[in-house]
Amino acid sequence: MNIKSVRGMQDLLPAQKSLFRLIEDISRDVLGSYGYQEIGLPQLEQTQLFQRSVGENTDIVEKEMYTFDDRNGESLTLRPEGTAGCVRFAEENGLLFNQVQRLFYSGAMFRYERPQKGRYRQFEQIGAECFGMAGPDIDAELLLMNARVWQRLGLDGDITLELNSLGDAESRQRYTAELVSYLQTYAAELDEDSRRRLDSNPMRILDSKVERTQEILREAPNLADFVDTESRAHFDELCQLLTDLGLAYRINTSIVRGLDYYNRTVFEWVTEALGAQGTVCAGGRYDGLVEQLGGRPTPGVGFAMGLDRLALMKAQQEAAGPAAHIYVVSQPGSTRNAALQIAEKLRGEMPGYTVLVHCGAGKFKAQMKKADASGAELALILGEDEVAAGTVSVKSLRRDGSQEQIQNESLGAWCLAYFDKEKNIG
RNA sequence: GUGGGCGUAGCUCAGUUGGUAGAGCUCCGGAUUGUGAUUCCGGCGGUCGUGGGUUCAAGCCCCAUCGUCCACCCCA
Repeated sequence: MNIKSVRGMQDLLPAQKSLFRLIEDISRDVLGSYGYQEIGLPQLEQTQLFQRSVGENTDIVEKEMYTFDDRNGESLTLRPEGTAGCVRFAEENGLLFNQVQRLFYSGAMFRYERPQKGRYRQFEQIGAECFGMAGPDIDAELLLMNARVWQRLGLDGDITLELNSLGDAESRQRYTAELVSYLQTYAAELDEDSRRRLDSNPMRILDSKVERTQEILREAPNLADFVDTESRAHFDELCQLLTDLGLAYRINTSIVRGLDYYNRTVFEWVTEALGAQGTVCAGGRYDGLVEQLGGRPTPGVGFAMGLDRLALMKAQQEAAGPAAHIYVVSQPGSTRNAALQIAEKLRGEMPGYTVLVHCGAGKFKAQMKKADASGAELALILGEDEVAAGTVSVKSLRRDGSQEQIQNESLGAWCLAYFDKEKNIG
């Protein structure tokens, strides 16, 4: 076949898909336990929504959006992130007036970037947004919730929290002006990217990895000195809360986030395990965004976690587990029929267990080999003798290789008892 | 968008100074009857990413293109 998948789009094999499922299930469970409610957001929005929220001069809007005109000539964009759409959703559905909301959503985002490990043009996120709460307590709760997800996933040892505060819009403006005037005196020595950003997005220069640029930045004005006193207090209180609650963090003043709507608290959960794409979850506060999009002033905080990257971490940690519990071996053409019937009956009696019936040709030897490879605990053998006697031969593949004949009627109960015993041993 | 590495059986890879391809694993079959994970034997399986070019001859050289990986960039 000469038709291939589109660049940057991923095919998920069963082993990968099951990791995504695991991460989603755990996240839903944890977020639910904090009172977050799931909503469904469209993948397509008006282009304006992102231009006005994410920021005209950000890379996302400038060169990474999948934007096109529909048949009516309206400019639409496949969402490159979730927050803007969620704000639009909340406002449009009347969820913001005099209310407090804890919402979450999951699904695909699209950005036209150069694909790399942990970076795809279509990627899966779970995002959460809180509206109507201005204090640091909700910030802390959000981070605690993240930490609980990592812990449930068994990834908490490899993910660390980095925190910063951007201050309010005004302090940001003052700081940006100072930063630009300082850097302008060194303009000739800056790398090309940084020079370009002097006009477009000066704060991002702080993130530069170019050595000379970093040297120049060492003497540059410090964002923390410009943060207004209220924001300062907000941040101090958040840090105190996290300390009291036992959540470890590192303050990293170079975290500025690439989207324009952030203010005050910003954070990233990062890992060393994935190379250059080390941010596994990130977010922050965006108290001005709702108003900016035309709503009443409403504070907001949120985050997005990248499922693709978490799945990558999880995949490195362990190979996919066994698929089947029971494998049914039978004679094609003679006892296959009985095998299918017994499997049906078992699935009714043993919800949650996987019963795999060997289909197609194959001698008993070959079928037993498949049974072993399937990871099943038990092989059920249905030959002509068993069918004639109304029994099934049950062989334990993992424990001792013992085998016994069980009456059809008591098979379900026998298997359940077997797995119960297994659980107690293991 | 920029720079670099890679692209040979389903998978992991080898392939010497250019002479039209090999190993391990997997899969299938066999080593006495209806029974797996060890061992032994045999077998299936490749337009050497794709398209051009150089050459008597290219998996090996050149160009282009696509994909992938790494870094930059960006970000989840």
